[in-house]
Amino acid sequence: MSKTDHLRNVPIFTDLTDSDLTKIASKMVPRVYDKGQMILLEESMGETFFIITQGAVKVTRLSADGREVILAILGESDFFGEMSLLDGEGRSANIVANEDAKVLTLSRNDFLDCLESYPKIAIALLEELATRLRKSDQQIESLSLSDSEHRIGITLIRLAGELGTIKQGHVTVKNLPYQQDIANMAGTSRETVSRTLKLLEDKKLVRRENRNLTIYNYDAFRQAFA
Amino acid sequence: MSKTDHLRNVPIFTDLTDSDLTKIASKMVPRVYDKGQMILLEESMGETFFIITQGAVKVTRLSADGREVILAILGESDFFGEMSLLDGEGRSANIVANEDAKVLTLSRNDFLDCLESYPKIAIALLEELATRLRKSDQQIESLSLSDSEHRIGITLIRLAGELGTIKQGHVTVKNLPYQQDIANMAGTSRETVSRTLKLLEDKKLVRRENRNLTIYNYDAFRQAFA
DNA sequence: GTGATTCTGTGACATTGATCACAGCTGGTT
DNA sequence: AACCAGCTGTGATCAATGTCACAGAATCAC
Repeated sequence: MSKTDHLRNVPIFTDLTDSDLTKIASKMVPRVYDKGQMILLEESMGETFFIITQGAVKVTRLSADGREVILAILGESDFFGEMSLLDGEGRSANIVANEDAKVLTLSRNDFLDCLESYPKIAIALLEELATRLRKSDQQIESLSLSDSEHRIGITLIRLAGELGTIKQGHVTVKNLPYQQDIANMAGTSRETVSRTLKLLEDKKLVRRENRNLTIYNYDAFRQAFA
Repeated sequence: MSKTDHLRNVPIFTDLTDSDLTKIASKMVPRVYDKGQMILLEESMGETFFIITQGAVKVTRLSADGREVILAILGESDFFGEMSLLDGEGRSANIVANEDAKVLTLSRNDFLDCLESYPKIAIALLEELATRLRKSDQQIESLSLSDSEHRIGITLIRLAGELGTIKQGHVTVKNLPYQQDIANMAGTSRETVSRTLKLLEDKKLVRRENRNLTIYNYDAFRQAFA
């Protein structure tokens, strides 16, 4: 798949013509990362915009004593790095390749030029940020008000939305993240995730086999936890 | 103060000329709310953009059983209502007047016209949303990783930033919100806030008198908690 | 295939902080 | 001034869940 084809799938670029896409694509530089490799460090200044063309990354923050919060897991056609470019602050999160990953990068100046030249990109980006902000607000609510079972349920819903495939009402997440990662997304401990997954299985809400998890009735599940 | 004067103070409008500001101001409709009055309901569709010209509002989410999370407290020159306008989803938060408040409102169409006509507004808005997203991410981190004392400390820092005045290294927040509201911001209980404020006072980190709270050494305080 | 590494399940225990209960304040109203 | 409503302080209790410890399972590397 060509660079231009990749760009076409990215929400913020969908309104552009082919020739505009090609122009932008010509400025993008591809890069490759191995699983586990750090793509961005918390301390460095933000100078680059990234689009994922293959694989997945996790967006994290680390506490002083090394504990990790996972803010998001991003996959193909998702993008990151825009925050520092927009508000000029340093990076506030780390990005790590969660699997082997390929990305396209755009320099600060080229990115800002895009925004100036194509107001539609700016508006689409506003839309995307609004959606992310909404998700963050939900996350804040659930961390503040829900018990661990509900937070884990909500986390499974997030994972289903990002990584799952729907088939006649039930969703399957292939290659479920490790329990430690689920714990870091849900704001709980690895052991609690282990016990809760078993609990949900006992309640016949989900099924696990190998590294896959199936939510039997997605709508009902969302009803119950969101 | 005229409508135009109010707009000049709003970050997303600062780059505009006076004549542009006047044009926008002419489309804005003023409204007044009493303390405690609901400005926006969670369920209604988002159709209006608001700028606060006087007073303060709180942005909340409510759980099914009536418990409240306070996502933000906004004051003069802050704005809200943009999220639904941008991504077309319904409201995800409630807005309540925290004191008697005056606002200017802009209809959906006029707001979207502004974005199209003045790309600078769109870019300034991107900047603002990026900043808010950053704050939300910090909040998620602290809810996930910090104990109640730290979360309350961080909440005091937020309040100091929004409502406080700095004088030679120490910050005073006049008219500190009620402990219940601080609890709803910090994701903890009212009683824990009461005990923790006393603890911080015993540690000589803050002083309280009347409804005011002073953080003795703001930089050190931030160092310790953020 | 074998061993090493990493992930997962599970019991026991310790601890934080929510909840309940109620007394003491404070500030606004008549 | 006296009252009332709503805010605040504080003790007692207890459940949820973090932490520790370790065994068993799965996966990876050679």
